[in-house]
Amino acid sequence: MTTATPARRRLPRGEREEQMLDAGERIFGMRGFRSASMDEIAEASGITKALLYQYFGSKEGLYEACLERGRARLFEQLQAVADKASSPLRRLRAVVAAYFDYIDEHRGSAWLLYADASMDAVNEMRSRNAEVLAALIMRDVNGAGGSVRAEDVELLGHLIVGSGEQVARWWLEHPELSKEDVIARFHAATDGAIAAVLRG
Amino acid sequence: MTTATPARRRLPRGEREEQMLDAGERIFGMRGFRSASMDEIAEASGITKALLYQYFGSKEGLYEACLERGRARLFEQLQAVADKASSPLRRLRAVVAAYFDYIDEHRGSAWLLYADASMDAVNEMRSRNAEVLAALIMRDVNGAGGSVRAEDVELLGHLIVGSGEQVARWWLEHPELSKEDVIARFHAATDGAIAAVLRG
Amino acid sequence: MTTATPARRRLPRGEREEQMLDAGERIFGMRGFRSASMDEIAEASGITKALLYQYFGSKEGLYEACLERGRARLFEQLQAVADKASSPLRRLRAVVAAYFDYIDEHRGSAWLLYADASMDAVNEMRSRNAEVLAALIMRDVNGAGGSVRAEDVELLGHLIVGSGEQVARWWLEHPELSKEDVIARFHAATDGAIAAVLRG
Amino acid sequence: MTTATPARRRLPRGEREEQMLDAGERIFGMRGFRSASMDEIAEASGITKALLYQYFGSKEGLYEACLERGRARLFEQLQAVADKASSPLRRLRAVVAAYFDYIDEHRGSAWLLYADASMDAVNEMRSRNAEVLAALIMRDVNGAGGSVRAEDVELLGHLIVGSGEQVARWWLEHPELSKEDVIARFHAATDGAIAAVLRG
DNA sequence: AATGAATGAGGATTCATTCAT
DNA sequence: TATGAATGAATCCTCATTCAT
Repeated sequence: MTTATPARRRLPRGEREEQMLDAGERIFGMRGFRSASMDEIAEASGITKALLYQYFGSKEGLYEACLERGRARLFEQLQAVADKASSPLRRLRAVVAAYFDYIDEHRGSAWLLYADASMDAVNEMRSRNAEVLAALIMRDVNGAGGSVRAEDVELLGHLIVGSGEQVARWWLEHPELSKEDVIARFHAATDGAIAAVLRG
Repeated sequence: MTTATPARRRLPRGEREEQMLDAGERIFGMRGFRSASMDEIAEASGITKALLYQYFGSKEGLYEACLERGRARLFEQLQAVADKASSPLRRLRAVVAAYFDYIDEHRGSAWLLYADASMDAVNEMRSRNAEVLAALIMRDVNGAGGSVRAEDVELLGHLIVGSGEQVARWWLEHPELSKEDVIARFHAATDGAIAAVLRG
Repeated sequence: MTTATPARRRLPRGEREEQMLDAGERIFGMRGFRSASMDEIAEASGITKALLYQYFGSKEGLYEACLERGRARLFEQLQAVADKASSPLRRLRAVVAAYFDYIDEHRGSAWLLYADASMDAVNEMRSRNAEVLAALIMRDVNGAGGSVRAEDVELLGHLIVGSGEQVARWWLEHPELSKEDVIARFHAATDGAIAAVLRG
Repeated sequence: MTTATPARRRLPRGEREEQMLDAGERIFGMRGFRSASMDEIAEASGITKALLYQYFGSKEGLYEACLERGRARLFEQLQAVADKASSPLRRLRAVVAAYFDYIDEHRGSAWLLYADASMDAVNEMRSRNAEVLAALIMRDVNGAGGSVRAEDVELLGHLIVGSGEQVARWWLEHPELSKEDVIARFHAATDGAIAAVLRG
């Protein structure tokens, strides 16, 4: 008679966290940061708001945790692909392809990659992503014996992040376009842009 | 002293509207859509909330009006520049340069170009911009006697919109970079990307 | 160029008033007193709110004017019928029949007869109606040489008003019931009730 | 002095609900649905508006809950009386008497019986009440071996509801009239009406 | 670990009403 | 007679957050 409550009680921390992050991802994705309510997220997680606060401290905290988990998920994939690349030249291409694969597979939570532009957390993520790409390019160039100005590469990083985001957004709204085609065009564009900028 | 009352009474509709849009642009820019409050905007406009609603119907309505006025302002400039271009080949370059000029001159209201990603109005604006750019490219190509697939050009439109947005965002946070340098790199990148995509 | 405004300008007072009352009747009927807005009524009248205030002073004023016009319309009909009745005994029957006729013909504005119970104006109207009915009964009884207690007759007035209202409301929602049947039953009930009460 | 804080904290749901309904009944009764404000009701309940919404969802929700509790209270009494009636013939009389007793005892919250006519909830309540009365009459008639048309009985239900409401309203404004007298007249009227209608 | 009760602050929106023209 | 600009005061409702248990 004492512990006869629902059954969803007493989960280990890790599992509960995943539940909450799943719910957060879904609701934030549907509504955006400000429009999403902790109430709705709590309900979707099957727990009470109070627990949400115990785990993540604040709405912002939860949002960042969702964002970070999403980003980690993507970058693990990208990293794996990059590491497997046989030649430095193919690395970027592989990464770009993997990026679109990810978008394709996670259409529902793609928002994680380019959510509320007004939130600092998102812009920070964009910058980190740009830096990762810049490093990749840099490595390739250096590997090829060349040398470039750091800011050129940085600009390219941001350029690719921005264009990838918008092209992906466009593609998501045009599901009739084949992924291969989009990727091929994007490869070409990226290669062209990089070559042109590095050339000087 | 009798008629010295703030003088804010009885303005013709057009003028009042302008005041409100100015305030809206400022406040929405500082806080983002959801965080901005109609109260604050009204105060900044020097009138009451009620009038704001009489003129724009809703917060969304006001936001869209701000967005649209900003967009119009930019595109008038771009259009003027494009029309003046001596050769089709220089048109896009001129437009890109004008874009960065605009960003530079309107640092305060640059948010209009890449505001709350979650708002439909913003994504629609992005698409319209992409289409304008695509049309520009298309005209150049056709003018040069070439021929291309519509979706290639469309992809390029989105690619440029996305990269321009992110590169501008990055540049705004790095004021030490000279505008000319950024523009030159962006030109190179854009040219490279376009050439590469159209080639293949 | 000077007086080129729409055309709806400068109507004689009477006509304008009718327009406004028509609109008021319609909107108050649809929304109820508090939910109806002067804005909507003004728009429906084809004029500005300010004019509404010039004519009726306040929302309450307008409401009462609508109510009163509606009541007058009904009672004119009832009076005419009552006056034509050949014998005192038939007077009430004729009035009841005329009441249901009115309801039938004015289904759209029947609310005027039993609107917002919470408004004083409505309860006052009910009482006036009850008194009119009581007087009618009294006249019949006296005409027939009988004599009764005033409060008995008054109670009967209210009883008939209340039952007429609710039966009419019910009938409006059951249009499949023939008016003749409803009237016949109501006659019977009324006669039965009156006879029983007067008997003692 | 430490725990002396209003003591209003941490009540079990049931108790709090009761408090809120009491306050709602009082305020809605004084002001009518639209004029009553949730703020005032919250204050009268000794809690915050937010809790009111947590418990009842909306102003309408609270209103309906008040209405329903009032109706339940009355009908429990009526039911008890009806069940105790020794003969079917006395049932209706007992119920009518109990109705006026209730009005008398709850003068303060009598509005529950004839509140804002414009609200759907109120008209629904009226219909339910009419049906209960119709069932009562039907049972008596059948019990007596008679047989009648369903719609005649239904009409009688509505007729009694409407007349009871208006007569009660009238009586509340004439406290000098003895309850017994009013009831006696109402009995007579009701009996007369029923007999007349059923007769044909 | 988890809950249910409770709040304070604010936010969008609506409205009756006035006044200068 | 008729308008359009303008307001002040409410009103409903939502939310992030806390706390006792």
